[in-house]
Amino acid sequence: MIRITLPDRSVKEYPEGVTGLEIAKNISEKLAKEVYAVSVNGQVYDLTFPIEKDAEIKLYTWDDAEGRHAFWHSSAHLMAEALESLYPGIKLCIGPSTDNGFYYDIDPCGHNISEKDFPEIERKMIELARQKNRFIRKEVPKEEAIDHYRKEGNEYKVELINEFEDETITFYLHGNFSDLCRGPHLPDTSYIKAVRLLNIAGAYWRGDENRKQLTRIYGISFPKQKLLDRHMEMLEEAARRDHRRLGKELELFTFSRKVGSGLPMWLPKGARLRERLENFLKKVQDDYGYDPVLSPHIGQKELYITSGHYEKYGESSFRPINTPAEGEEFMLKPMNCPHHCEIYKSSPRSYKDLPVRYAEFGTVYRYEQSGELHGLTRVRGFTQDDAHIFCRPDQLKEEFIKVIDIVFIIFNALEFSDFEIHISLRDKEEKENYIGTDENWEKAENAILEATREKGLDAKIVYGEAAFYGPKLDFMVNDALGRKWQLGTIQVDYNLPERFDLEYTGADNEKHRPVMIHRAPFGSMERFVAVMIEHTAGRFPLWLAPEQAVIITVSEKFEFYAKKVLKFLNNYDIRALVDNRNEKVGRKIRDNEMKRIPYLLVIGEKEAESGKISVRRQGEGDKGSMELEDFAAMVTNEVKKQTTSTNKPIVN
RNA sequence: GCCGAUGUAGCUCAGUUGGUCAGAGCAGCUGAUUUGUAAUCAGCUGGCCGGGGGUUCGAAUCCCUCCAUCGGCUCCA
Repeated sequence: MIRITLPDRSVKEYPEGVTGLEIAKNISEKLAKEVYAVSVNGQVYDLTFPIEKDAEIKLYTWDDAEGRHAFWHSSAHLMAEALESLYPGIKLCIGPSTDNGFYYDIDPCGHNISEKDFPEIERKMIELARQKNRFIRKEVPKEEAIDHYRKEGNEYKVELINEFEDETITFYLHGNFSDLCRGPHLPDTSYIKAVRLLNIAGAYWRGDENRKQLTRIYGISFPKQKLLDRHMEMLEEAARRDHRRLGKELELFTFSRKVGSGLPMWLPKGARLRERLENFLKKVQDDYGYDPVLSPHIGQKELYITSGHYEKYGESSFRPINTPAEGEEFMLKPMNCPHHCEIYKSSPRSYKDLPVRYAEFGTVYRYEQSGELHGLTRVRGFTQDDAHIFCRPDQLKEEFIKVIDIVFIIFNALEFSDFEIHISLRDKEEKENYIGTDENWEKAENAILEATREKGLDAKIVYGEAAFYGPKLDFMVNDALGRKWQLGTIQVDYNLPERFDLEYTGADNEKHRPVMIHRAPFGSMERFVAVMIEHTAGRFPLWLAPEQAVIITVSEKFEFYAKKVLKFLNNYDIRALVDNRNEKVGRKIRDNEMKRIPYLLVIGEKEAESGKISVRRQGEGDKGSMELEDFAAMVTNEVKKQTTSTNKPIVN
């Protein structure tokens, strides 16, 4: 007998070779039906894996990522089986599960598979799933595995196996299908009850654009049809929140083919909204001792050669602009930091002057490949809420922490809670991608690690994500459709100060090199607003809403009173307008609700006589009548609460 | 940039195999109605069917080519 410890620390005895599935059955029949994988001493296995020794185990169901991964990974195999049967001769490449389903990359070898074929593939998958074929794990010597795929003519799998260190390769079989795979998998195919293929796209073999482009099919599957239905509803809701759609509906921004792709233009409502965000940050920056600077949109090529941007991105950026007579070469500025370095150099600096904090809402232009452009989140011209802090090495950590505080002031004010923090370090295997000495990189990376530790941030270290001149602390959020976007970023940089030969005179009367922090709490105004739109589904907090109130007249007869109310609200800086269209009240309420106006003020005979207003809060319905003064006070307070940052720092 | 899909009024979309196929709803305009908490009624105006080229007696529809958008891949200072 062996002793099995469950997550609740309870211990049970089972015969040697007991499986996860048997343990689940022993606990309850219901659990046995819902469990998909098991971990034994931290390692995830098939439910049919025999456990030979005392172990700690955990059973995974749909509610666990591990359970879903096993489910989806098995679904990927099922899809591959369906594809092989429908399109004989295709070659399988790789087919993993993801956090959101699964995909399989295949070389179609002449077959033409398109979305139109999805229903047929789905049908086939369900048909195969119902055969209830068991997933069987099989270990094969490396040579035999290579031989198998050589015979099959699948050079992709041969390449994969050749790179494995292990001498034994595992396969999973079910029915007549077999695939190179580590597992784990479901006990059998019948668990998969509902399948939906989502999209089809090209994907390079091993993510290398110089290699063959394969066909990737994405799908998702569920143990119940109901769960699939719910998932599809969720995707529809996400599509409704899509900032590209809402941006158009709410008249926030627009694109023009004639102006050029990837070049957003802000409509009045969007521009005002962006201004509010900018002013909010400016206020915070004033509190934190930042000084504004302004720099031009272009700079000499030489500037970017000095900064290193030219060497790194010159080839793939917008072509330089030449002056006709002198032949000078200018580049559209892709970053504000080189300009800010030159501003720093404009006068000699003493250690007493530091830190110097230069802030600018700087508009930059970057060439993005056409296939990359995406609404406001990936554009060719955008405005960074940029600032550069030049400080002494002994001030670095404190300054870095203050920047983290600013990021949180903003996230708090905007009720952003769903974000991840990445510590983006360099990939030491590929040092050629970065400038600067190992020593400086070590210092910069340690500064970030220390600061995040000190702030107790839950951050994930990601290697290879650093900027070419320094490591970063990045704040990432998910959009409505689950795509990840980088918002705020804080970067430590020892390299640009060196390249620009920045100096300050120390207490010892010697020249010293300052350290630089690059930071942008919003990241880019465009991307931030996009994420705001999706995050709030267009229902902005009151202080940001383009219109805070719309006055709805019960009939055109009450326009005189509506104008009076409007004037009153305007005196309190409440953004309001009058809807005096020749429509019924119900219609006006509906239209303005759809425009996501926070407060609707209905006025008719009663209100005109009593000098009150009837207040309706968005999404909450009728709130009854109110005195004008009370409403104004309520709105003013709400705005104040949203925009007041509680922890004001004392600077220098 | 690569793979695939899409492109018809301001918006959302119909338009079977090429031949009254240039349509609908919403928006807009005009009029009637003067309205009490999520769509009042009627009429009218909107389109070089993304651009260019071709096939054909005839193209929104078929072919080529640009452009843009969408979903991915690669990239992202």
